[in-house]
Amino acid sequence: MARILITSALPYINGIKHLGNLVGSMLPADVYARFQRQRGHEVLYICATDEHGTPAELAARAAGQTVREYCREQHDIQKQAGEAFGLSFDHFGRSSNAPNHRLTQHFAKALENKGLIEERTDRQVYSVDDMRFLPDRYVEGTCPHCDYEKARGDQCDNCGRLLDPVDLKNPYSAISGSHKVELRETKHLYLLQSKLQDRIAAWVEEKSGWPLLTKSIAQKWLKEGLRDRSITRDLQWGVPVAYEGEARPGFENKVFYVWFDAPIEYIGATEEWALSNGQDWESWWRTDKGADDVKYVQVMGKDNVAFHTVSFPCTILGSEEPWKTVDALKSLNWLTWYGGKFSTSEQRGIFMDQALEILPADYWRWHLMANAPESDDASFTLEHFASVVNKDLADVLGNFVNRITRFCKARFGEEVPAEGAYGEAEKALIAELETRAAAYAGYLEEMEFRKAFTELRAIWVAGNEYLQVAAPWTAIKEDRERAAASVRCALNLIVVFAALSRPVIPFTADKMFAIFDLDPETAARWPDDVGAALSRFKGGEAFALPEVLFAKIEDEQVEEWRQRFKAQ
RNA sequence: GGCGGGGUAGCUCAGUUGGUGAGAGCGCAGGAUUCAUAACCCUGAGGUCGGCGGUUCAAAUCCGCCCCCCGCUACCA
Repeated sequence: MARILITSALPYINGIKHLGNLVGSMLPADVYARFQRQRGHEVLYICATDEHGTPAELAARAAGQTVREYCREQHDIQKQAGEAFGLSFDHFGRSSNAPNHRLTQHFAKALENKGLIEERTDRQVYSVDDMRFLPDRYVEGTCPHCDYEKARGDQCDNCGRLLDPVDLKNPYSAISGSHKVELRETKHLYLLQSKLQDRIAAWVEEKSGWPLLTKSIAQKWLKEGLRDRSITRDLQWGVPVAYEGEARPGFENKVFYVWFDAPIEYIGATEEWALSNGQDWESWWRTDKGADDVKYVQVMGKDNVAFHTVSFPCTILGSEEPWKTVDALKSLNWLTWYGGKFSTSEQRGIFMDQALEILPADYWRWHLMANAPESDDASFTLEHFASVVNKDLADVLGNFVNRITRFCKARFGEEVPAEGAYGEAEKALIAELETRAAAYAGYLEEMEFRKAFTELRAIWVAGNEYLQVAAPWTAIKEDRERAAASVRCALNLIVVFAALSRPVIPFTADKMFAIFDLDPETAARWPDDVGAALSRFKGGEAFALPEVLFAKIEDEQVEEWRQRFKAQ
């Protein structure tokens, strides 16, 4: 039994997440966590809301709430949405909680002790009316190159050039529109990443198992050379720049930069979990306290890779303390909404709560994972979604369960028939399933999700093919024992399908177990020996005819949703 | 602009240490079947592998140039 620590990129606090966010980190991590639990491993799956930073403060202001209230409310909403989607977090924490404050301040101190922190004075744009410093992108003005009037301080959307907010003509605050903006000096702490270049490069080099996307992004940053990075901000909401309750002189009104504290919350959330469950968090994170044998897996969208392969490792390795670092890093591309962007700020696409108003979680989980954006961005369309759900879930899996349970009830009654023995057809089925189940498990182990679920679908198809060959509805006319044996095999198959499918469609898998009144937790143990699993029921076990597992999506529904979600 | 990822059948995607007639699912056409959610099963049609040029006996795969989509570019997260 292995110990596996899994974290998915922390969803930002400003509103409920859309399907793109879901499939970009939390859902694949959940599928992997569920798979490894079923295999009997000790899994700890940790996530949390990422609550600090300028967007959170602005969103709170827009909502007419204090940032504290806003974050508490939004955290609860996201937590609830995650549960409704079946995300099996062992803990869903908050980056604003006490353990993260303590740990963030601890890391800053440790880095300073190693000579990796320096105070520097910056000049930044300050908005007098907003009473705050403005990050580059919150300063707008006229582009000095193309005269576009709504250029952002970091980049002009019209001509695409990178800008410095100081160069904008007629600058104003994007928050209030006020033109009373000026340059002011402000002091910040810098993390001297340049000193860590070689250590990070060597660490990345030894990570042979990272996928192409992950590794090339890391190497690109290293190739350009790590630059020192400011890790504090002039904001109210965040981790105070303090240590053991003492504010750092000159930093009384500053907090750590959200990107400094957010990854530390992986550890912080583990401590939150430990505190509320009477567990030990250090055995998961400190290699001197038992974390040496932990396999640590991170899952995230491609935009996050640099922070996890370079920035966060700077924090961890720079401390020179025995922290656990990431082993496997799964990165995904974007899911797009009809080829365009899902957008939280513009409310474009389908969001987690809306999705569940329409259909149960498993419909979404299957489609998203079977078509996960692994090699490239993938387009989500309602039409494709409906087609995948109808074909894979309703026709192939759902119909298999329906047809055999109904047939059995009609001809043998509501219990598994005991007569007859398995023959050539069953032998061939078992051989195919053993091959496919092994391939499937291998792909899940590698987190190659599309390939895994192509294989799982083929496993379901094999069930239908078997029925076609065994044809108990024909056999029963002259050989009742033969028919009974194949019905028994097919009913056993339902349980095997449920176990294999549970990582991705847990709610449905449990319905399948319920047909036979099985306890999901024990019945879902991974069927390493398919042949043995197909002999679980010997005959005489009662079952209950199930409801249809998946309703088909009708064209009218697709049309209605197209209207509701403004599909192009 | 720089760096990285991607461009393969109508759609969504596999396939690149160069080499057995380029694959899967969906969709489409035909067949078989009737246990089942007009479901399942079988067969078939369909592609100048983004473009041009090069290396090679041989290129989707290697090299060069170009076009298109996406990400990052360190003060959004």
